[in-house]
Amino acid sequence: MNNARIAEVFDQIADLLEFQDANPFRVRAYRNGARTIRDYPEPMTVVLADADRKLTDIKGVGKDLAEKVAALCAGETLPLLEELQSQVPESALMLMRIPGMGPKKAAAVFHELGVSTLDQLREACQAQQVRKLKGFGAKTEETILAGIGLAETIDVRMTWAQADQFARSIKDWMRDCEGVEQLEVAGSYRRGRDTIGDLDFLVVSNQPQQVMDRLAAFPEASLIGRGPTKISIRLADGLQVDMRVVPEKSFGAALQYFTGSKDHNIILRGRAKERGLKINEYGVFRVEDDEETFEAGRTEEEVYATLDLPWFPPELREARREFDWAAAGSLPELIDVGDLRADLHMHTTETDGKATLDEMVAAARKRGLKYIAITDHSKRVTMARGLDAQRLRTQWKEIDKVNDKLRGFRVLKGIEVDILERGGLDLDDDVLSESDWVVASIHYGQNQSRADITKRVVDALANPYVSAIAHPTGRLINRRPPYEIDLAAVYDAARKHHKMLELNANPARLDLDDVACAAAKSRGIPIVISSDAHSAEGFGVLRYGILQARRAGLTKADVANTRSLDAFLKLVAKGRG
DNA sequence: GCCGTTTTCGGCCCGACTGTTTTCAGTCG
Repeated sequence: MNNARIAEVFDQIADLLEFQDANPFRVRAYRNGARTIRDYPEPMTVVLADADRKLTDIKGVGKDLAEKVAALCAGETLPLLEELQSQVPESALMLMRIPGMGPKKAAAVFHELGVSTLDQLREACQAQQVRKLKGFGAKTEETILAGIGLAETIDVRMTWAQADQFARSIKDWMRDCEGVEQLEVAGSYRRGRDTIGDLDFLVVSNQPQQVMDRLAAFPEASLIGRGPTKISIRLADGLQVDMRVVPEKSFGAALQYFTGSKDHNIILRGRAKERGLKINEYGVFRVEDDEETFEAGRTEEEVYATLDLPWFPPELREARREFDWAAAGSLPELIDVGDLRADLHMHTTETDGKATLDEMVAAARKRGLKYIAITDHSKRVTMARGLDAQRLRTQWKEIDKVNDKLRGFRVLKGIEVDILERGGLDLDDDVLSESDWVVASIHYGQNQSRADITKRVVDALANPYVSAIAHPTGRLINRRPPYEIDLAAVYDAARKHHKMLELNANPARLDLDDVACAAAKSRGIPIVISSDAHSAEGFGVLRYGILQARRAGLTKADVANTRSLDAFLKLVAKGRG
């Protein structure tokens, strides 16, 4: 039972409790616990096995949740979960995914109409049964009918890079609008999450109607709702866009509020209360005898300062460790894309890349990088025409020639060697020993058992010539889940052999993800942020990797490819023993 | 269900918008 599965169980309990209209704070306790455990850098089983530590020392895990974690880790079932499941069918939870349907309305159709699936609800709406219920009407019935289709498909969150395209086109669209004094994208986009559910725009203007008219006219968008200061639309492909218009003196408070995360904000408001303050999207107010006086709101710095807090980079606002860091005065100075001096995973036309060695070198130099590693595929990856020993050595001779001509730039002789299904590497040690840099990765046998996949990777890390594991979980966002792998065992092996782990910057990969990177960092394992570029433009993805690294709290020092070539090669040499 | 330099009970962030209502509950972020 790993942390992710425990978190899933707690989220499921929260869903079921919510459907039953349980105490909302109890629901939150389960969600909080789920999030805390999902983000926790060590497996719960490790904490349980340690006699000196208690689960209840983890903030958000009390006596009750601790017992449930222990039960789950012991392979037991939870009586509470079984009881809830016997009362609420799994399919009924889908009802709450319809926009506008919360726990109250879902429970009403379930109990009073016996509706427990989306299909049954569609029929009930078409038979005009729903509008007869108390609190429902014809309009609600229409909204539900329109929303059922969304509930069936809305599960997909787009990658940050995809959302970025929409954010840019909306920014362009709004640029011509008079009355827009300032415009920012807030929400999970600003926090740099790997996936984005909707876009939140914040505008400073004293002509809110005009601004909202402009957004409402966005091509092929439909209106979800609109009030005096807030508008929501849905773009043709389903993405929801919210916009809020605030006066200038509230801009910082509103930006802070709409950037979130929700959990970060809840903690903030709790702190405000302790100080006799109130925070909302309009500012920070001192509350005395029912009188509210404006204290701050123009900038985010101002808002945080009223709570004796530093400004937090948006990527850290996840209610993970940022408040502890602030209290200790040890907020990390996050890595920036300009800190990268190298890119250590890329392909050329020798295998499945679209650019030649020379073109990749030129593109890397243009970007300001100081060194790169060419890591084409090895022979097992037949689809990409992977390299055998002979072709690899030929490529390395070419690289020698290129290096002879270059000043102030170096190309490392590398390879992305496949970790074979049966274990072991796709090229022999005598070839690998002639390289400067080897990344190993899994392409085949992704459906193997957790034990098998973990062993393949751990064994690869033990090979003296392997310096790093590339895309260590193999996930492709919205297309393929991560393979079953015991990352804790991978961290142990990496630390033991002085190896590195990759954060693959491809926006659909981004593995190790933010949580895993933070866990690796806490064990002192250097991270390599790599583009996995297959073209000259491929280096552009590095910024997505940087966003995840920042979310993990990584500094320049935590990332190996921020180092000078000499320092980097020393790190590689350490792993080669 | 969690938490505590206002501790073991009584809190738990806060406001906009919609639809069904005549003053507000439910939902959302």
